[in-house]
Amino acid sequence: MNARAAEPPSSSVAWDRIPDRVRARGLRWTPQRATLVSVLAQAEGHVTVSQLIERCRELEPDTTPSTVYRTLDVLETLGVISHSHGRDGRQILHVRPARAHGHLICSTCGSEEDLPSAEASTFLHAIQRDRDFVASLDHLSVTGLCHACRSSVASD
Amino acid sequence: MNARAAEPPSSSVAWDRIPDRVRARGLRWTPQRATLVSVLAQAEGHVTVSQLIERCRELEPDTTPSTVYRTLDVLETLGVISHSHGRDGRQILHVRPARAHGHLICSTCGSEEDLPSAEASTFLHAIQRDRDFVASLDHLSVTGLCHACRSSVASD
DNA sequence: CAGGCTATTGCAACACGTTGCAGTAAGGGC
DNA sequence: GCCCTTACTGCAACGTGTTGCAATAGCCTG
Repeated sequence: MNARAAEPPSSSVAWDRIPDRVRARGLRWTPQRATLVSVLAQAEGHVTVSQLIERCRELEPDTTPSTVYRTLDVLETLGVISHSHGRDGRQILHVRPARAHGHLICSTCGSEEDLPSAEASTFLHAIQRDRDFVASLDHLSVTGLCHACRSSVASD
Repeated sequence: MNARAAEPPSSSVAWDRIPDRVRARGLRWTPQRATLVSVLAQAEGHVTVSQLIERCRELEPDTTPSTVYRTLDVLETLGVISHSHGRDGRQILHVRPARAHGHLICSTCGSEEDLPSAEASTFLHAIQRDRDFVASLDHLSVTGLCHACRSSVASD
């Protein structure tokens, strides 16, 4: 994966302006990118890359994974999407996030819960102040034990 | 990757007692596991799995990746090691962590910095209190922009 | 110390993600 | 509308990590 120096994600995405924003960077607007963006425009919240590829293939059976990954890099650079990593390290894409948020991921059952901005902001600001490190909330995944799994471990 | 319900990592590892701890769980102590543990015993701090496999092969050329991954699962269950994920989702193993700690990972240059317990504990305790979710500091990776990369982005 | 149960191994196959390369095509300039 | 530059595509190959399966080998019991 490339390093993606993302712009801050906008709170809602103007999908129809993406072609121009791509071109404005000297990049090119291609049918493959149009397919992916049309799929993303219908997705809400969290998607995995394999789901995206699947849906792209419904529209365009020749869709190639590497092209999708490369286009996702471009879109992340534009701030249209962001990604974090699930407990197994796989990408979780955040599409058109209503609000930036992180994730709580249970290492036992794999369940995911959103972590709203408010609950992390003090922490992330302290890191910025003390360590001069600007953390990305969208990329933040906190791994641990959810309530349900903790109860069942305790009763073992 | 399997879910690994880890014991809290001990602050220092008694490597010579690992065989008995493994057997105490009804698991078996094998030459392959001995090789891996002897490699881990000489590792400090952070290692990647491919580094481990490489070093194991120096001692035992027949070392198989899947066996290493499976043994790492066992050792993580024992709390001997823990792991988090780098910016590309690859595993970062924490061997014999002197103190539990998280990581700050720069999404642009890939540099890593330790995040001491003290700076995250308020945050993690709040999550536990408010959401009944017991977070694992060792697994916490905060992605963002380090000081150096932020400066260079700003000057673009 | 022989026998049996079963955890473990090694292999092959798979899924995810990245990268190098040769050919294609977007889109700006004329 | 044509040409030219070069971004992009598709492919193949690779690295990381997981999983199913048959064969092997710990370790417990008698």
